[in-house]
Amino acid sequence: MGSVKTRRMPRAVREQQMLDAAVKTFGQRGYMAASMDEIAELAGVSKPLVYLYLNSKEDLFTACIRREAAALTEAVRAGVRPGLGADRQLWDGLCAFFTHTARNPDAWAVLHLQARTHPEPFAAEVAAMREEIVAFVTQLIVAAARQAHRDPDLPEREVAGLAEALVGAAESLADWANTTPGVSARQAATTLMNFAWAGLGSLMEGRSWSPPDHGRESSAP
Amino acid sequence: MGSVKTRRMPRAVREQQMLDAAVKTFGQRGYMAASMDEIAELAGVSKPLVYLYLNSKEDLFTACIRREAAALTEAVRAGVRPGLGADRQLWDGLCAFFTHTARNPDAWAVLHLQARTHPEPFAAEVAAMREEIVAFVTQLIVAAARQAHRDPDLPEREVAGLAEALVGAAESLADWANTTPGVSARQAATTLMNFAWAGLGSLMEGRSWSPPDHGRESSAP
Amino acid sequence: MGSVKTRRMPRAVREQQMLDAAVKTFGQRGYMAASMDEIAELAGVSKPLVYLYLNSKEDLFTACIRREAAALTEAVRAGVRPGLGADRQLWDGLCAFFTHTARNPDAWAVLHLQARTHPEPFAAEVAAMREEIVAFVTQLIVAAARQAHRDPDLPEREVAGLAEALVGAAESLADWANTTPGVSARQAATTLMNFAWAGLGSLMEGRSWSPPDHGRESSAP
Amino acid sequence: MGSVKTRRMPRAVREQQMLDAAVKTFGQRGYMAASMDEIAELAGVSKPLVYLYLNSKEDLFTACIRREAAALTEAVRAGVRPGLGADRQLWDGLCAFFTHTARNPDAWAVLHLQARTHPEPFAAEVAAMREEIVAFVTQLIVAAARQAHRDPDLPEREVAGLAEALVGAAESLADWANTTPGVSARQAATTLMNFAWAGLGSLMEGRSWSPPDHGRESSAP
DNA sequence: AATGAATGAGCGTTCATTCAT
DNA sequence: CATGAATGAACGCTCATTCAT
Repeated sequence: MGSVKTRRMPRAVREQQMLDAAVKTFGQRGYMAASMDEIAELAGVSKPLVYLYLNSKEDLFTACIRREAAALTEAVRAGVRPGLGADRQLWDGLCAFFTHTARNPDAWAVLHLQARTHPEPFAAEVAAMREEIVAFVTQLIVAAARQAHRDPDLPEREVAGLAEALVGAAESLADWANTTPGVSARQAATTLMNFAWAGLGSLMEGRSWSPPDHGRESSAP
Repeated sequence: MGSVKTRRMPRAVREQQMLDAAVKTFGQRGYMAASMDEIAELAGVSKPLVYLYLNSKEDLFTACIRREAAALTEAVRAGVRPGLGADRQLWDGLCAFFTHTARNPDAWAVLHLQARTHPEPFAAEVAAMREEIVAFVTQLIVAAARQAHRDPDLPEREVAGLAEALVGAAESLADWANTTPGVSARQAATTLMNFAWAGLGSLMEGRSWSPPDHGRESSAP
Repeated sequence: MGSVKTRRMPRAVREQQMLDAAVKTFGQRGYMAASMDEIAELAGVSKPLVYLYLNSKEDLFTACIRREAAALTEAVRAGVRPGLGADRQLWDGLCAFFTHTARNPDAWAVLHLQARTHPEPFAAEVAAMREEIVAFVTQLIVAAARQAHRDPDLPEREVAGLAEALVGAAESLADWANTTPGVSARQAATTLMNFAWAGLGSLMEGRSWSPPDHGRESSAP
Repeated sequence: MGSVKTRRMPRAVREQQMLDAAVKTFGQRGYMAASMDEIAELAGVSKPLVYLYLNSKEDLFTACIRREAAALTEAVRAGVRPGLGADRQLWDGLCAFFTHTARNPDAWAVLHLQARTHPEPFAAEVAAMREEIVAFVTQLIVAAARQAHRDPDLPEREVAGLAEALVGAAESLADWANTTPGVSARQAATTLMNFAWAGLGSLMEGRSWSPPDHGRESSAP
């Protein structure tokens, strides 16, 4: 499919072709199960050329992670307009996120599934991206707390946990939306906003849920 | 550790040793990167014995998934007392969940990370467990809605999305709690309850977040 | 099938059961492809018992060859009555041979196919049997020559070649009769007698076929 | 022998080297006992190259069978000149056959011994060749019958049995000639012609050997 | 700019064989 | 008399990687 043998292409183009093939293969097979043969064939080049341009399998996978992480964060960043309110920014970011992951399922599989299974050199790459997103969300939460005329006296770790939960829910919903047919990016974003925003809001108004210490019974929500 | 060469053990015991070693190795290396040699050595037996008792690498991994999935669901089930309120059940379940994942990080890695990267024979195994948990959470949400004297007129898909988001947040917090030093299971559970319970509550009271259609501005939480 | 677990049998019986299973397995799978596990299971005993009674796979195979070679030669010997004429003796021997190979196809496969593919320790065993049969046939040919009032001035090597050809034709016809449905032992024997006897006869009357030396044309038979 | 490490050969050449080594190894060890390591080493290449060119052990063996079967049938075909009489054609074919098997003993072992011990994928290959030869011989027999001004009223199965016997005798004599020192191809062919031709001739003149039904005595040849 | 030819190292799997009971 | 438990050694096959052109 599309394997029209067009030789003698400039290096930058060839590299992108290789990365495309690699992302597809890594995303579907996983890092270990993907073979350089398959990637080279899918890219329409010979194996030595892959090694000439991207030094090793490890470097190739790292390049995939970097490219796709940049593309994802860029997509989210481009979807958010800075002037608007915190909830609107969060909504826009989530829409961009779900749209991008839906359009690039292999890339999302690389970032979310495959890269995390091999901690040594790869998880650090994707962790950087994730932390960037978590920081962005954290800042939104803090901004929302300010917007609610409340001192952001939420302890830092608590905010970190909330952001982690929010991002985790988003990741899980991305998989869910990709797997379940007929779930659009907007629907996924709506679900998450409904789930999270009120909780965050009441949290900021001081109405936090308290754990039942020593066998106390808790009330309904 | 404890690799005293104690020969001639009954089969059932040896099998558990092998599964222990396999869970550890699979959880840390991933399915493909884990070698049967390493597993056998860690189990303190020779490779042929592993093949004699657990027919193949695939079967071994499946056995790991099954055992750990059963252990996790059993731990959650044992932590929940049926008579109590929905929020208390959810809290207890989350505590049990975070406690179990914290005590069995390799098992959690197998279930959450490794099993999902090889869809063909394994994802189905873990998907069954996940659906069981999602169903449990869904039932809690519906129960909470009833408890709030509200007709559970939430559309089915909406509830499914909420449960997915909740479980995803829990999974993500489990990783976070395992990685971040000093975060206890109770703290993770508290964070998630804070994050989710109010949101669910306001949702049930009809105050749902509405997406900004065509450029409408939304309000602060 | 027939695996009624009858423990504690006398050694001689067990050995025969093992040899039965071994002949069947070796005959169908070949020496290398047959596994001791399969043989032990088919014999209804545990593997160590096989090693206790028949020391190794090699010895087991040798024992199979010996038993079946003896059975075959005994069957042929029993079919031949010494007082009769040479052609009748040959006919009776062939009938006995084809009958035995048809009734014991696995044994025949062991002797004719499997044992010959591994020259080092096994071919010698079966070669002994074969030479015994070739000698018997040779003696018949010589007797027939005497019976025809001819001096057996056939050179020794020529007689050896004839016997070899006759035995080879018989072996090939045994396979053919086993494979082709509806070919009885008598039919195979008749075919071979028709094929060979007249040739031998005219040979002894001095009418031998002469090779076309240096481009000479030969006549029709 | 000749194991000068000459690297970088074109694929076609390497493939023939590999097939040479494989035929030798398979012919001497048998299919199961031959190891790919040994074949690769004998071919002077590394194992992966063998797998790159000839996909598997099974395919390699099949390729050996095909090449050697084609070579053998071609040698026989090339030795027979169509215009001559049936006996001359048979003689020429036998000479070519015995010459080829004597010059390529390993190839003959592959075809005659090794390929027949593993029926599932291999026997069909060699059976095709054998049937081709049997058909050729059958046609010669029928032609000879016509040449003798006799209606070929031999029943079809009878002719098939005769051809089978003739081919079997030839195969056996090939082994015998290969094993016994000082037996030339012409001598083997002469022996077989003497053995078979007169028998066929008298058969066609209606003088067929009749089996002794119910204890009748038979006469000398 | 690009490739055909080639390999060292390792993995999943199997098997004949033994030990302790 | 008989076996459950266990292994050293090897085999078929694959893969990331390089060299020579």
